[in-house]
Amino acid sequence: MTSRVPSTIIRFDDYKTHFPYRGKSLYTRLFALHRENIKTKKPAFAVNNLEKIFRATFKISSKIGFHEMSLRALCRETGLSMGGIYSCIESKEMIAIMIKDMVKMVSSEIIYNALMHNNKIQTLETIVAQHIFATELLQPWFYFLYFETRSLPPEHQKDSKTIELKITSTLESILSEIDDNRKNDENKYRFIATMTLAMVQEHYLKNWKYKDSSMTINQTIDNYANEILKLIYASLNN
Amino acid sequence: MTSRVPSTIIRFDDYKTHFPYRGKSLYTRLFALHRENIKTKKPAFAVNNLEKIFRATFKISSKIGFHEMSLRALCRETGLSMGGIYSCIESKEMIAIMIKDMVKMVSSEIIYNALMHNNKIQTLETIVAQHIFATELLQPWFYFLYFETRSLPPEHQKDSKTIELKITSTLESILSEIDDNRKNDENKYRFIATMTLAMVQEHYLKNWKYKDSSMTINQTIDNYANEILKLIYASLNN
DNA sequence: ATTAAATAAGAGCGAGCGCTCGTTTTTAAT
DNA sequence: ATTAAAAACGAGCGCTCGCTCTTATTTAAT
Repeated sequence: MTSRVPSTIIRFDDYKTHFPYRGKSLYTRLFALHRENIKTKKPAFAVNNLEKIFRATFKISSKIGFHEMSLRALCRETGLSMGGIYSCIESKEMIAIMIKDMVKMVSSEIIYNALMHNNKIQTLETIVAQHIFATELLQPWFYFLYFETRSLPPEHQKDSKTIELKITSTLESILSEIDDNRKNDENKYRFIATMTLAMVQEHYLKNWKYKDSSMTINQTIDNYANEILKLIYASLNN
Repeated sequence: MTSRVPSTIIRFDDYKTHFPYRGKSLYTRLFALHRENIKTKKPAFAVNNLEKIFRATFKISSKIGFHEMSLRALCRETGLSMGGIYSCIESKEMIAIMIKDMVKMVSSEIIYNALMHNNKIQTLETIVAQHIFATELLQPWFYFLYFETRSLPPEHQKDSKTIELKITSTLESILSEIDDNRKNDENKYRFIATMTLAMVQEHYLKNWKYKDSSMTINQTIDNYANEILKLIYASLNN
């Protein structure tokens, strides 16, 4: 495998239009997953308020942290009252758990679908590119989970770490399958897999860098995915 | 510049023995920097208690976050009373600011010293390797600042971001100086500089991976620095 | 042994927290 | 227009928070 060029199977715009976790339908899914713990009966009301609650949670807690976000501030930001909020959620803590579960669902789906490909190169490139795309489309969700994992109850913390481990271990085994460079060993594959995830995370954690055009000259998200894939191939070839 | 091999100027063990921010002397420096705001007059008492306070802060807030750490929990962990703690610090908030200032000092020193080298390759490798070494030796400090920057007062938040920006912009300009690959442009140098920092951060943020020998087979810290430098050179050469 | 200064202790303060619950308002089927 | 169910309201509860302040103890110079 000499100096491979990424084939960039999927482009961001295509992925975006077919992405099922957007706008109202995202919160409809969220309601469906937790309806038994939500007092509000009518979906239309619940979905609408869940959207308000989660948007506000992301807005406030990205600045000051989830724990520092008071429910009074959440009332102010959503325009709802205490009672209104508590008829759509079980507890403050549950907001964080719901976010974790959504991130887990999206990540698992990407890996599951990518593994359907017969071509392993395509699997690799799909996992990397789609992860970057999904974390862009759901940036507040992924960002939140990264910074707030520690404020989850222990079993959910563990679950959150498992998401990350699943991605790197999948990447690691695919890298070992597609590589034929005799100089590389399992250490190398693990290293590259770990660095790949770190680079994906860089993008959604330091979001401000990539939104601010003075920081990045002409960096599209397709470009970002492509550069990471090039880095992976360059590293395999030493 | 074809397929350069990192010269690994400094090794971790050497760096460690000459590192001036260790053990008691670290807290002696901390006291010297803030003595005017510390009520405790005698250095011996203050230094001793500062060590207890910061060790406890790292222990507690790495698990649950700084804001969630109550001063009562800090009393329990340090073995000091409320009064004992408040005669060594100005306020809870000031603990976080002191940590930021210490990280800033160490980071600046590394860059300043590295730029003394005439050989730019050596400057690059010194910045990367020494950053990895310093963040290993002061892991709780760097980890804390990454996760708690948002809970700092605005001006100190800004200051914290400046530390990161200073590192990447220095790396970026050195990369452009040492590279002679005509295919590369300023975008590429910025990308590599950014990814380099992301990979350094990976190491001190996911510390548990590298302490747990089942996760990393035979990965020393010298090794880690070397692999990152190899990745940088591989990426420059496409 | 005396004494004055420094340090440590921890009860107490007011503010603010997550959450509940009695009540009012809105919704929509009749 | 009526009515009952659902949704929204927000004052208030019990509690914990960061921090202060008085008191007790330790230190060390005489």
